Amino acid sequence: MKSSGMQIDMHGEEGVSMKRVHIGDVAAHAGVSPTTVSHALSGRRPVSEATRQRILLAVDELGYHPNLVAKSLRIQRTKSVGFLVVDISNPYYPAVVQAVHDGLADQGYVSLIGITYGEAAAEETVLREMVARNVDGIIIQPMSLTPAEIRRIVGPLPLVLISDHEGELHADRVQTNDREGIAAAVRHLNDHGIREAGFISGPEGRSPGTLRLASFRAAAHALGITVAEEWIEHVPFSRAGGLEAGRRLLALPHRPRAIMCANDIIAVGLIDAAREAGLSLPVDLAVIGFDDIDTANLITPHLTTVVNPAREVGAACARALLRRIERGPDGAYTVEALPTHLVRRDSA
Amino acid sequence: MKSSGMQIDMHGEEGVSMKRVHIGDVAAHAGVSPTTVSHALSGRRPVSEATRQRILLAVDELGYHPNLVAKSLRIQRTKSVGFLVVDISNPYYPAVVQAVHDGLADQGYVSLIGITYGEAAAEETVLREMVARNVDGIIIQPMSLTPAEIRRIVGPLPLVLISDHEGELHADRVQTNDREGIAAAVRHLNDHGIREAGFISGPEGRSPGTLRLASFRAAAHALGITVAEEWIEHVPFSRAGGLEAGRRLLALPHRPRAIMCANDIIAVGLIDAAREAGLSLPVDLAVIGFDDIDTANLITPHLTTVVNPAREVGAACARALLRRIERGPDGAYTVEALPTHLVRRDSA
DNA sequence: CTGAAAGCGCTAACAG
DNA sequence: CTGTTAGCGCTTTCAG
Repeated sequence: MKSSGMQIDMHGEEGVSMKRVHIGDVAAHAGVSPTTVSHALSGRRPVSEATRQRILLAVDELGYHPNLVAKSLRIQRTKSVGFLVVDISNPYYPAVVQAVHDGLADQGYVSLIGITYGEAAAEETVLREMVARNVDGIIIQPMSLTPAEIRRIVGPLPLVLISDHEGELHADRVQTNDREGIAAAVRHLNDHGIREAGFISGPEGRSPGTLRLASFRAAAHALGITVAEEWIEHVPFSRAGGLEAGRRLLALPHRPRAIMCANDIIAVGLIDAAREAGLSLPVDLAVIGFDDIDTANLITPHLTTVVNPAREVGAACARALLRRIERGPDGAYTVEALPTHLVRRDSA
Repeated sequence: MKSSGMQIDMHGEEGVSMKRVHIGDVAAHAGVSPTTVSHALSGRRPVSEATRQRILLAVDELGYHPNLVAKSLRIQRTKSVGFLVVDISNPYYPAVVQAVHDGLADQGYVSLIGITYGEAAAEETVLREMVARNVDGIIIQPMSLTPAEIRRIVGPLPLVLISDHEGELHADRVQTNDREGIAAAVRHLNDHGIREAGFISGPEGRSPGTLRLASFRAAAHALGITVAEEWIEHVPFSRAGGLEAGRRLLALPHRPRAIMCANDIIAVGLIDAAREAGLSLPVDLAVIGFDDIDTANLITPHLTTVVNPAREVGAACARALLRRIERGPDGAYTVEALPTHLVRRDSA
């Protein structure tokens, strides 16, 4: 694994066996002090053009790249952010991740990714991990922890919550106006003469499913659509969860004409169950999802669903976090609400 | 934003406004030296049970969490790894990401994620970024850079390549035996009496598409199946790419009876094109994908495809990287090859 | 325009 | 069993 047999240090290609070069090496090579190298590179203090050139040359010859860990310790900023995602196997999230990543990478930030699976314990340990690593900010969609608990863990750190808010904010927020999309969905059902509808929600507790269910109930109530208690299910946000709930619901002696799901993945499971039961959609059963994942228009029947603007959510999170990092902890917390809307396809 | 009005430092709940507590604070509080605190916490040197208890208490009371940046600078390890993913919007990758993340998080590593979009410039800058941040290792699926170029950039760092190898290894590798899955796919076509087949590959160059195309050609040749040059397309790994290539292929005066695609996303685009052209699958056209993304069995017709074991790939990468981190740079490079196989569904 | 020295928060010799 | 000291690699006073 040796390359060329040059006799002394710091020559030739930067090979596998070379030691990492430090600012002191560059300084020595250019015949100046580390201080001057630092300033030549940062531009935070004037340096004579001649020495600047010598330094740049040395940097190049030696292949110097500053050690960001040392820099971070010194300047007390890491140019990194923690992004806690619930479940990356749900196609909704990668879209958010990508948008967050792109928005942050532009500004030189790197993303530390944590997966929480919506569990309180994981949320807490990952948050602490991020804090311990001195990230400059954190983005999280809380599924178990309350905003207050999260704020207590992260201290004064810039924090963006992907979450609807009830009561105190505790952090900047990005949220989607799920209610309007769901109201449109219920109106759509009503327009088709459907008077009885069920809902498959996510796990009980503080998941977005709970709020979506509430919105659904309210919209149905407003239109006089019946939502029997036995038509409500709580399952994990997974295809398996949707299948399981779907089986139960469809086996009911009196089952609803339509079922809305708290997300598309659950809806896919429900469609599996409908197929098992030999039902044909949307005639025997109308199904509406939530999120509009990329594949929603690939499945059969094409899924009627509420568009949850993943990329916009991610971009808004990135913007909000950068703003907070720049402005410091003292300004008032902001809330950005993104619209949702129904897209009519073939399942309802 | 102030909470309770306690008169002096380090009391009460750890609130938003509290300064971060350092090892020295704990030491003072417990009446010992920082060294002892460090050792009490790490266990790397015996500490009397009495002082240990006092320290633990102090840690608890003050809410001490060590500053990992400072620790990293000192011990020269960050317990972080860089994971460079090509395109997280392709559902194949999140599955890999998740497996990598889980395999690494278990051992206390955090993942810095970079998205390269397969571009050489992005690959290089992200790699340098990771190196500058002193990650303990890097996992990358190279799309533009050669293994040698990557090795030159990362120096002696533990490195795992998701990539088939031709010639020198330059790093530990995880690869999939695409050839066997593709051979099975071609046999499947042959069994159905198909004698003419095309292939939609990824971008020209060093993408996995190129190797898959070569395997396809070889397998077809072995069975006497015709693969005309005009039936070969190179497009981006996207649904749009598949659609575009599909339109061209299906508009040909003499088009093939079957088309295999370098990945499932392209196949989805091809199916879009087939639908546009009013063809019914698999009778008028047989389509085979590659990857078996989660949604492959959701689309209509259910996609016949080659299973690319995303989770196993991710898990293998994590294992290989951890092994290399532990064993140091000197052992021989390893190659782990994972099998692929055909799953027959409805599109071919 | 440039350098010396201090210090970010931690760990690990080296002493006792 | 415990403490003192040095130093990871960088930036930034402070002093020329």
